[in-house]
Amino acid sequence: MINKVPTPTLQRLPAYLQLLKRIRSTGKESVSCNDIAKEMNYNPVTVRKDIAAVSTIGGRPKVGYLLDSLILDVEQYLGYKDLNKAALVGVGHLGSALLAYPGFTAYGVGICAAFDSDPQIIGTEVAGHIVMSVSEISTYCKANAIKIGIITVPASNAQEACDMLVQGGVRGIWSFAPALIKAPEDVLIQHEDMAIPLALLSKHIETQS
Amino acid sequence: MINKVPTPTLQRLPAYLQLLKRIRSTGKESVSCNDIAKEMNYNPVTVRKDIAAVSTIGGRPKVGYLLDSLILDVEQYLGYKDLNKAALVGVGHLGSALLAYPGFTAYGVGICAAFDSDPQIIGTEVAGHIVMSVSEISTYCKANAIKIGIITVPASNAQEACDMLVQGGVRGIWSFAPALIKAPEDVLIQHEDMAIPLALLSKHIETQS
DNA sequence: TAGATTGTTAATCGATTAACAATC
DNA sequence: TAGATTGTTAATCGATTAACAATC
Repeated sequence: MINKVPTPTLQRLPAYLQLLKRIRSTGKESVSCNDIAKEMNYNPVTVRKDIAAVSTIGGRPKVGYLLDSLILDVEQYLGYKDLNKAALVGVGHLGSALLAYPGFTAYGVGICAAFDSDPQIIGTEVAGHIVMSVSEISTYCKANAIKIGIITVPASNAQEACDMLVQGGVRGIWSFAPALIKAPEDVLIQHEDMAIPLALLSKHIETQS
Repeated sequence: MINKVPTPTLQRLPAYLQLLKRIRSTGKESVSCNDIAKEMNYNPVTVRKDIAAVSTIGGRPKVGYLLDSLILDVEQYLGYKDLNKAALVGVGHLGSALLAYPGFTAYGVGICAAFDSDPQIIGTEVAGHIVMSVSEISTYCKANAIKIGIITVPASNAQEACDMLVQGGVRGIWSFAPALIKAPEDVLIQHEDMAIPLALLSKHIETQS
């Protein structure tokens, strides 16, 4: 286990975890880094370094890494064991879809409140959550130790939503709004910019034809 | 204009574009890379290199870059001028949300067909699209020169959806399924892995407290 | 002219990859 | 033992940043 894990490694870990679980489901008990590398199109050394960064027990020559142990280590490292509470702001199409998605708890994040500014929507139930008014955001977040904010409002309201979440004490924000938002340095902003993958795809198609 | 633009640069371009448009909307006609850098928390040299990579006319000392011209260049480079046709597979919560989102055409991508495997859903109208059966994917894509596939099916069906899209001749795939999917090398797969930003957020929160 | 700004060349930094030793 | 595999050290590669020259 290494102190500072490089961001690229951290970003690959979720995909490793997924693969490891799939391999385990076939009944295997160990896996070599070469197998992982081949499956994911990575260099074997990259895989070995990545695993070395989070694994508590090393691999065994001729055998590889023990699946059970490795899976636990990765989950442990990614923080999938303890749940971070999240609040979602903006119950539109995308917000509703995220609220209805059951998979986030597997990633250590649980959405436990939803907010909107539309009186038509406030008070209605969406995927088991009664939508609250945005005016309650900061009070609610403080009272319930919410650590993550999810922003699914239009670009024009994104900064406002961010400000209220920050005031409520969240430490990280996952934003889907196509807007640059600003927060204090110690609040991490993860901007899900749909334009990026689409740009990469467009470029790829263009250069191929 | 440089031949091969580094991927990191390409990934920053959509954010530049957004900022440039916002600055233009305030009435300004030019912008310096220092302003951009300060606004986005980048190194000014990074900005200058990024812009040099896509700009057709250079900046002017003491003035900066002309906004109108620069915006056009970035849009041109990102391919926002000609529309790539896309087909979406999996009309669940997320799929419906994406279908209803009007913003993709601004990114040069237009969803023009939706497919699902559920007989209950096939034939219904979602956001203006009549949902077709997955069995029609490859025929439809070939006939309509669809170049991009969007996968919003459960993980267990992702590979199947991918295969049908590839058979239909798509050149790139944008997948939201939490699964590793495989395609021929010349088909670019953009995997939108929700687990990655969530992992980064969890890590950040953990290391702070 | 002086100063702001671009543009380029060189230095630095970090991640990936290659080479090889260690081990079961 | 031989061979597969891990683990580590060194080399490479590419992106970022620093230094500086050019220009209006």
